[in-house]
Amino acid sequence: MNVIQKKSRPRVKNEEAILNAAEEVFSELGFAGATTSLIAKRAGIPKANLHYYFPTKETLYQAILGKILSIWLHAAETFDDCDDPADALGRYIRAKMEISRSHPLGSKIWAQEIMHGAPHIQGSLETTLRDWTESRVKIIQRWVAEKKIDAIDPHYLLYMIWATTQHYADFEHQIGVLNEGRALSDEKYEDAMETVTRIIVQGIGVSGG
Amino acid sequence: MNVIQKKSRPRVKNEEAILNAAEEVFSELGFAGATTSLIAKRAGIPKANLHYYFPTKETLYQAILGKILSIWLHAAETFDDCDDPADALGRYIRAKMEISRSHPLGSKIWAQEIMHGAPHIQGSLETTLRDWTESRVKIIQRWVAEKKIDAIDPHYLLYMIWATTQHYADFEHQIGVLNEGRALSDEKYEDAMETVTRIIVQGIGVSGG
DNA sequence: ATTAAAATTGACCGTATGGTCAAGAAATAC
DNA sequence: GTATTTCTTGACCATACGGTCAATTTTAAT
Repeated sequence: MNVIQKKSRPRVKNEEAILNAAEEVFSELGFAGATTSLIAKRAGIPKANLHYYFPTKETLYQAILGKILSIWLHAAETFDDCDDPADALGRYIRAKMEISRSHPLGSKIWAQEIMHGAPHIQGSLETTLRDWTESRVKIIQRWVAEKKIDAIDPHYLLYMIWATTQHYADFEHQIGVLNEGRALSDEKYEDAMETVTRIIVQGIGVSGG
Repeated sequence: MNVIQKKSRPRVKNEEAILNAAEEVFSELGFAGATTSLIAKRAGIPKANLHYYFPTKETLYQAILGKILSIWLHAAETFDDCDDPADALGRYIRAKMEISRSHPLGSKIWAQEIMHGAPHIQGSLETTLRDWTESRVKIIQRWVAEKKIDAIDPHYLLYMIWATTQHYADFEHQIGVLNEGRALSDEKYEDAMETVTRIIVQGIGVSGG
């Protein structure tokens, strides 16, 4: 192991351990409730050592938000400028559902940040999110003009997709409670993905296929 | 004013002021981030006076959760055992959307509580939510059996309704950013309600109407 | 008017938190 | 081998928090 690094520079390894621990703790307790000493403990290092890599709790939180944003942007690319609405939406919904499955903690942190009024991601999010949304709104509007889907305001469709897909991450606990106390199996999760996709695609009256 | 109360017993008035302030602060900062002194300040009373009415922060938080639950249960009744799926779902979606509009703070607090693993509402939620959900699942399953809607697992439909309607409360801020920095007007909100209802009703293949 | 109960409030306390620091240990460079 | 940089860590500090308390005022009961 550690074949890539020639020498034992602990920076990469420690930063990763800290970021992983921080993602857990921030998602469980929120920004205010998270303590640097708990994060350090879960990362297996003393608190002072954590502050050597991340001077303040804010710095660490920003690093986490950055990681989450990059994942989110990667999924956003799957919504390409494709002729077929069913295809484009299907791919996008699946990508978002897979992120909810693989990175639920990040989704929760993001959701909390938005709920608190996005105090830590001022303009950066606003510009990025706004630009992305506007470009996708235009694509959907074109579909409407070409009568490929029903006449709807694209915003409400996007909100529905975001809300539904992220629900499987953010409300993981509640879904587990309603599933006999267990997390959804892979089979059930696949079912959920297909059902969500079908309802939305059929719901906006996609004609061609 | 104060025509009902014969004498000026400050209990009711103060508890109300405290609960309103607490709802604000808890939704903005989360349970851990909220401070009793900030809540007291917003309620216009000294901190020690707040602790006279609510001995601990936990007590106050529980009171808020109770208020939210009762509102939620009230809306839940609108999902009655009706023959017509479009009618029943339409009423339920509208009721939930109206709660998101009128009580966004409560929805945010609730969402955060779930995201953190529901540490403050152990079994009470689980039983109430589970019972309600099971009874509604059966209704939807009957619709499926009677071929009034497509064959779907009712859980995924319910999750979609919850996610979408609550998104308008929980992600209020983000929606505002994408709406030229302003909150949705009443007209747009009405549009959103209709669009959401239409996509879902059409999405599950409701036949009769 | 007197008594009892309800309500108010400034001052206070123990604890926990974010963050610092200095002293030293490891690792690298020369 | 020596100098230099990177890394580690226990001890420490100022601040802020949840909650208490006793003294006082206000209101209700008789």
